[in-house]
Amino acid sequence: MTPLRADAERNLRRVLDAAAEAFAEHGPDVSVDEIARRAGVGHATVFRRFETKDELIAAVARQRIAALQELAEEALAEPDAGKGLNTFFRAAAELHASGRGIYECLERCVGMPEARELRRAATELVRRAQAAGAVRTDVSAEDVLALIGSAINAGPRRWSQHLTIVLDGLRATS
Amino acid sequence: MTPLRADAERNLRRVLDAAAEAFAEHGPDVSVDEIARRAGVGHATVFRRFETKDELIAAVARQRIAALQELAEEALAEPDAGKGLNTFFRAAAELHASGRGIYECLERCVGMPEARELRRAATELVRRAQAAGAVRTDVSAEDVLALIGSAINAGPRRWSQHLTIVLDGLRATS
DNA sequence: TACGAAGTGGACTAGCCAGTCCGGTTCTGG
DNA sequence: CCAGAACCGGACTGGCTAGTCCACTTCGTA
Repeated sequence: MTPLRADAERNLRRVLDAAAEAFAEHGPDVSVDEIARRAGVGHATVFRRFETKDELIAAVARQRIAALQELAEEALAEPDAGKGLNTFFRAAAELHASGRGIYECLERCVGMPEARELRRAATELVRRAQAAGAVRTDVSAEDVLALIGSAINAGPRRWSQHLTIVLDGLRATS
Repeated sequence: MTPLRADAERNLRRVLDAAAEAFAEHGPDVSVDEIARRAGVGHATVFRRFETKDELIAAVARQRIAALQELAEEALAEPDAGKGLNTFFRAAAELHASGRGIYECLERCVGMPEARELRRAATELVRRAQAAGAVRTDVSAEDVLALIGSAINAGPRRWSQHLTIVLDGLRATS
């Protein structure tokens, strides 16, 4: 694939930025027209770079997944597993809070290899926290991820407290 | 308003049942055509009883709210406040698990007087549990409701455990 | 049973959205 | 600076959905 022309490159960036912003605000159901409008571009231009709207959603989701993957790697490098788990999810929550619509985009991309890779890393993070005694062992890693994921879904200035509470619940051995 | 003719009454029931079922399965975005098809009725018949689709959604939501309200009243009658809270949310979760699409319908109806009344009852339930020492007091009732609400959103055979964990977290005083 | 009111549903409208096409514009390499 | 390839976006298509209309059917009553 030959490199894009300078103007095409510029427009591609604008489209991706506009899409990320629009999806964050309104979820994956915003119209392509709205995204093109924000990007200052005709909507045909969007479809030239992305064959379908789903591919655009996937592209935006991939950006977010890459960021999360990096955070997960960092957390895995942390020697204290409990601390690593906490750090990762707090950072993820901060990303999440900056526009919850992206989450719905991610949900549509659970099958992507990148997403599965991220899931693998997150699962490992939980497994290590359990081995270190920071998380009760009578729940599956999947359950832990689901629980934390939903705590993170709280309002913009609530997720921190909610996360704390859920992590407390996960530490308890009732 | 004069009473409905027998056939109209029958069709109204069918429409409401079909709508509740369809909304539960697919959320409030299922088409009116699909609902009419399930009810074995032309879609114009739906619009004769409900001026807009939103009114149909509201009608279904009201049924669910009424059921929850009844559960809340029962829980408020329970002398042990912590137990009442637990019982109410377990029952609510069971309702919820039988079709999560209804939840999205409820979200669109938070402004309805019935919904506010239910919210009032649920808030009181939390307040009493806090007064009885069953729930930590450093979180608002609204936070508690949001937290439990998201725990309930877990998969069909997970919510029970998730609810337990969140309630553990809410009991802890970290 | 017969008649009018109430009810019905297929066909229609209007608006929105993803995706396509093509005549005109802009970039880039020689 | 010029030729032509790459790119652009307004206009178009087709499909889907909420909501309307009206010729026909069904129900309740006297």
